[in-house]
Amino acid sequence: MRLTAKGRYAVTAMLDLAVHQGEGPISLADISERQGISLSYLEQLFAKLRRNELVKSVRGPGGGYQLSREAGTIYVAEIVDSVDERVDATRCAGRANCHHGRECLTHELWTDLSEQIHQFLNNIDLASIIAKREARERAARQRLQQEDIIRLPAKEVEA
Amino acid sequence: MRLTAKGRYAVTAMLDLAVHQGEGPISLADISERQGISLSYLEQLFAKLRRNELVKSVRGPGGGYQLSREAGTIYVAEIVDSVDERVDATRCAGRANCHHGRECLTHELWTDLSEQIHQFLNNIDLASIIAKREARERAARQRLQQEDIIRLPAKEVEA
DNA sequence: TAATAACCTACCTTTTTAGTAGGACATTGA
DNA sequence: TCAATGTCCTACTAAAAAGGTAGGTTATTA
Repeated sequence: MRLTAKGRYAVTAMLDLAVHQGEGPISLADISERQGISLSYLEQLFAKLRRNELVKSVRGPGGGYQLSREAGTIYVAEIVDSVDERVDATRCAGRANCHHGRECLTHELWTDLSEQIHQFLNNIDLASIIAKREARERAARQRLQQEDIIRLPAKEVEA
Repeated sequence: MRLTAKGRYAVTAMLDLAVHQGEGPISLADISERQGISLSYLEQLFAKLRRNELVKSVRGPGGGYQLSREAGTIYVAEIVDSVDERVDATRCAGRANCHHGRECLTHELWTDLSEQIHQFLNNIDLASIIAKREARERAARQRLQQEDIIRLPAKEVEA
């Protein structure tokens, strides 16, 4: 698993699409402006996202991109994997100084951990990221209201 | 949260120390050979790990590095943070085209997710990575034995 | 006092990141 | 039909990061 700025841009852009879901195709120019990512760079990222069938495109004026599936069925791991195509694998594989057994042990430990991280990110979908935030905001608003009520028992609570 | 080969090397090296815990100081030359990481590169990584007090060093012949704490109290997130010192933050912060509210939304969503990943990695300690693997190996061995018993009911089970 | 190994700094090569430039193609609306 | 708007595609490039070299100094041990 790799997790760089590239993956962050891709996830951010996909979240932008998810938030504006239902407003028709969203142009990359819009995302570029909203998220502060260069248009050409976005084009390159979306070429990969499209090849991996995470988004679908509409050409021509009024065109743009949309999620190809429900936000609730698109997982962060897919997005990151799409743009960050993995290459490396373990360095030692087939190396002379890396014998069977003990020597390789920690390499395998790392790949195990890497798999854990991947599974973790494969359980987080776009909709739940948005929902989690909304839930927290709601809670914060209520807490704030609660405090106002306690402090100003006779007054109306303001927005 | 960043997760690159650099962090992987650091975690791998720390796991190597954890596995060889109790055998006295481990030299970087040993780790270099076992894990296939260049000595000088390890030196640079360990300078950071030492500054972050994750390892302690012993100089001179027979010297090397040891974990500065129990493997069960050293978390993956600490290791990654030590070598990958974070810089970026959100790109938009303070940008003209990024107004309060809607525009910033997905940026914040990303930082939320980033925080989730960080917390996840902050719950995985070196000892548990090793333990998890041992448990799985034990299970695999038993499964194998089970099959042997079924297939060869009269024979002794071989290693 | 020689060997060992941490510790430190400067430098270098390669790869990746992020962005530019310049276009072709598809679609829409005037 | 044609101009505008957008995707789509390729090649190039500047800057940063990754990964590694080189050449030391210092502490410790046998």
